[in-house]
Order: sequence, then C-alpha cells, then structure tokens
Amino acid sequence: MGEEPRDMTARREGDRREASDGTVGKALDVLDRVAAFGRPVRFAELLDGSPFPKATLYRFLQTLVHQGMLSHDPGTGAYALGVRLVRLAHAAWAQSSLAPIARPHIDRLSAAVGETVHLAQLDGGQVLYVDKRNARQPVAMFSQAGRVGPGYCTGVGKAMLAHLPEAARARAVSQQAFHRYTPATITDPAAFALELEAIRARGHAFDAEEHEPGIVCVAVPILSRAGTVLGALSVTGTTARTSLQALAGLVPVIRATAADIATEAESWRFPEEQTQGLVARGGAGA
Amino acid sequence: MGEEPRDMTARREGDRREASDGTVGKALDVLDRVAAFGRPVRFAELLDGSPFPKATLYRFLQTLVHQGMLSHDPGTGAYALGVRLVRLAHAAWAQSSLAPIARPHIDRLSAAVGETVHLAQLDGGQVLYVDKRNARQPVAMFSQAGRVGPGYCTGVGKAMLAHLPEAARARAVSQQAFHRYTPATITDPAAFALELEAIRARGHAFDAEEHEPGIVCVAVPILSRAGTVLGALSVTGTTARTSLQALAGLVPVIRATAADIATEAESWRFPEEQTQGLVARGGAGA
DNA sequence: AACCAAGTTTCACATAATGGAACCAAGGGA
DNA sequence: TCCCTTGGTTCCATTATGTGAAACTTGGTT
Repeated sequence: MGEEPRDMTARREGDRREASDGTVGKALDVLDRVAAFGRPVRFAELLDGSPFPKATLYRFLQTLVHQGMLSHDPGTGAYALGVRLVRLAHAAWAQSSLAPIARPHIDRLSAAVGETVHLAQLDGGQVLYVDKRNARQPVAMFSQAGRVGPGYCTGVGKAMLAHLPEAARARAVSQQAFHRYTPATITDPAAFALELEAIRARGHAFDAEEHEPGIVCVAVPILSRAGTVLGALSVTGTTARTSLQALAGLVPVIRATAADIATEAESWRFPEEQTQGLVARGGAGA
Repeated sequence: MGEEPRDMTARREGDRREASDGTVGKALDVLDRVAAFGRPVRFAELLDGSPFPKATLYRFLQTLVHQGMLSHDPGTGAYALGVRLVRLAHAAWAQSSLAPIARPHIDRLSAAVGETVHLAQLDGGQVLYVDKRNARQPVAMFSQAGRVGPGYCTGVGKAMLAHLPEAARARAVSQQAFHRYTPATITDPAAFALELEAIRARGHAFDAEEHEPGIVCVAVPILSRAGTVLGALSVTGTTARTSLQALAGLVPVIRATAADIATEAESWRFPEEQTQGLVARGGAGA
C-alpha cells in the first residue's frame, strides 16, 4: 500500500477529540494508536509517542485486551486490534452507513459502466469509503471499504463538501490538510472554495489526477430531499483507458443511481444521519 | 503470584465480559447494547435493560458520541453506531485477521471449486466469519465479514474446536449453547466430544445440515507449523446441488489452500495470534 | 556476577465517575 | 386553558476510580 497520508490529514488540530473527555476518551485514543501502526505492536513502541505514563498505558492495554478490543500475544508481547472490533464493525456498517441500502444500486451501476464504483460518506472532513465495486480489471489504487481518504482532492470528497451547508462546509474545509499529492492537487483554500462553487453549480465533481497520477473520476453527491448530504458516488478510471470527457458522459446514470439511493434511504427510516458525522465530533458549536 | 486472584469476576463469563473492569468496560458495554439493536435507537429504549442509571447512561452516550463511536441525530434523538468504528474495523480486519493474507488463496479456491467459500476464526468459542467468497458474486467486505455463528454446529467451528489444545478446547466446549437448529444438530456434549475426536483423527469436519436444513459443508482447519489453530476454511453447498461425498472429494484442494495460507501467515510476521482470541478473555489457563 | 532493558506491580493521592433528585421541554387529556 | 405525564438533560455532594512515580521482577547480555 501507499505511504501514510493518513497522519497528515487525520492529525489536524481543532478536531482532536481524543484525550478530551475522561477515561473512555483516553482508552479509545490508545485503541487508535494501536490501529495506526497497522501491525501488531509491542508495549515499548506504543509507549513513546504516547501521552500516558508507563503504568497508565499498561493498565489501558490490559483493560482493552480484557474487553476483547485488543488481542495480546504473550509470546511476542505484541498487541493487535481485537476481533470484537470486527464484530462491532459489521453492525456499524450495516446500520450507520448507506452501504446496505446502496448495494444493489451500486451493483447495477458498476455493471452498467464497467468501471470501479465507490460509495463514500463524510467523516469529519475526511472521506470514508463504505463500499466499492471493482471493474473487471481491478486497478491498484488507494481505496477499500473502511479506508479513509482526504476530502479536498477526491471526487467524492469534493462532491460532498460542495453540497454541505455553509457552516458545516467552512468547518470541514478548515480541517483539510491541503497536502500536494500530485501536481494537480488543489492546495490553495481560496482556489478550493472556487472549485466547490463550480461543483455545486454543475452538480458533480471531477478528480483530475489530483490524488493519484493517472487516476481520474467523476462523482455526484447523494442528497436527501431536504438537501442534506448523505454521501457520494463516484466512477473511477485511469487516464490510459478513459478520460474526463468520457466520464462526464456517465453523469446522468450516476446521478440517477444516487437519486435512487437517496429515495430509498429516506423512505426506509433514515433520518438525517449524515450531517451528524460532523456535528458528532465538532463539539465546538452551540 | 499466579493467576488465581484476578479472575473472581472474569472466570464466570461465558461470553459476557462487560462491566467487569472499570469505566471503559462499561462504556464499551453501552456500545454493544447500541449495536445489538441493529438500528438507530432512542435514549429511553436503551435505558431499560441497561444496568446504568439515567444520568450515567446519558453521560456515556454523550462521551461515545463525542468520540465518534456513536452518532446522534438531534432530530429523532436516535443513537447509531458511528463511523469511527468502521474505520477502526478496517484496520482490525486488515491486521488482526487472516483475511488479507488469505484473500488471493480464497479467490483461487473459490474459482476452482465453484462453490461458496468461508474463512473463519475463533472468537471465544464462537465462529467469526472474516471473509467469504460467493461462487458468482464478487467481493463484499464487511457485508459478510464480521458475522458470528455457533461453534458446535458449523463446519468451520467444529474443525477449529477439534484442533484446539486440551484446556482451550474444554473451555470453548463449555461455552457452547447446544441449541437444536435442525434434527441433525448435535446437542449432547458427550456426543460432541466424540465428534471432535473423529474430526481430529481425519483432519476435516463436515456440517451435515446441522445448522441449516439443506446446507452442507466441509471444513479444514488452518494450522500453524506448531499446530495452533489460526482459523478454518470451508466449502459450502446445498443438498440440492451437491452431497457430502462430493464435498469430501474437495478436501485435498481445500487442505492445500489452508496450508498455503498458514505458511504465508507464519512467514510474514504473524506470531501465534489465534489462540489469543481465547487467552485474551479467558484469562485462566495453565 | 553485574548490568540493562522491557515489562509489571504497588500505593498514596487527586481526578473523574456516580446517581438521586431537580429541572426542562413537549405532547395530550380533561 | 391548565395540569400531568413521559422523555430527555443538568446539578452536585459523595466516593469510587484512575493516576503515575517509583519500586520491583524477568530475561537477556557483557
């Protein structure tokens, strides 16, 4: 897999919810730290770079292991994420995301366009991919269900940000890292604001190799009737096989799919969910 | 000091490790409760059936929402699992399970046999499915991964239990519910012990419509060189299309796949992981 | 044997969790 | 209209819990 853009984007100030509230927050922070390593990790490694003293960290790890959120190999002394998480995740995926509703629609879309399709939701200014359908020849690229990506240089990210209400958009934009992944990456907030305007006007967003060279995509937001952003849908291709012009031609069918998903999501008990992703963590406001 | 004292609270639990330790444990218990509903749930619903007083539960929910583990819709007042879980889950799936390593092998096996393939691991006596390949339909990550099933009446469950070391097996067996799903379900612990012996002797397990009528499967364990149980692999079919005899013929290829997975898992830094699922929670054990 | 690093346990102390009760909406009868 | 109930949120004195420096144990090295 790629490098670690994750840290750049995820570690933005003003969003640090970790050690803010109580013991639980701290414990979850420890969990995140283990997750960040992406591999089984030993006590000492975890210790430096952690804001907790030895004994405290140790107790947290014990608790988390005992709770099944982490597993601990007595042999090597390594801590890894536990299976309880996988179980919880299944429930989370099934209940708090568009994925289960969208699944058949995405299948159909994927079959129709013959390219990779992504379903994403917004998570604190970042893009969370909740489902993906591969084209016949799978392209090696950065994305999978559960993965997070930057909001400012992906099609789905821009499509969602553009359709956020003023206040939420401002907050989300302020959380962007604006790291230059490729020469085409937009790194200037002012230019980004214009780009969002344009996207909102035309109703869909492009990613012109802004995140990965050779990868382009077109994305449309999934909007509730009230106009709140539920998620976004994108079709991706490589410059070798397709072009932005060709992708633009797919907008009608993608938009139709998005509309179908939105309708179904609303009709079948799905309140306003999405903006909550932001409200939930922002904490700042009223 | 041995391991006698601490387990006063932990030893009894077959599956419920909840409020045993501290604030963190309680908070995670709340998380589980929300997950158990499988749908957005309101405060009052959560309140009854919860061991916590109103104010306490309220504070927990607030904390979890603030941490992004839950989301809260101010409109309907409903709590749902948060996106942070999906993110953590992705990491968990990728690092603490065999799935990523096994994926290409499963693809190949699935293509070869043309039937549904399951990859499972053990989680406290229960079966946790971490990946699945449907003969026709392509990938679906969290949709199926994360499901749990009984250990005593599934092929993968029996295959894994049979190859556990004495102590762990005894503990795991004592955790089985032995509910009669079908006429063929084994509900007698003594008979089950014999069945496990037979499975261990022959190296693979069958599920002869013990869990669902009309569904049969054959499963083999994935064992490390040292003999510890890493997981299990199964091929499933319907009585309408296949038979146990036919499935038995697939054992060599399944076993070869299991061996490949085990080898790769071991060679690429993957210690003894699996037994830990049990050790992690049981605590006891010599 | 003496040393060192990684991991684990102790214990006096202070922070953070607790939960009964008060409080604040909204319906919704009468 | 007013009163009353139900669902949700906030207070605050009490006390359980978490905290972390330091001591200790284990296992490996020189």
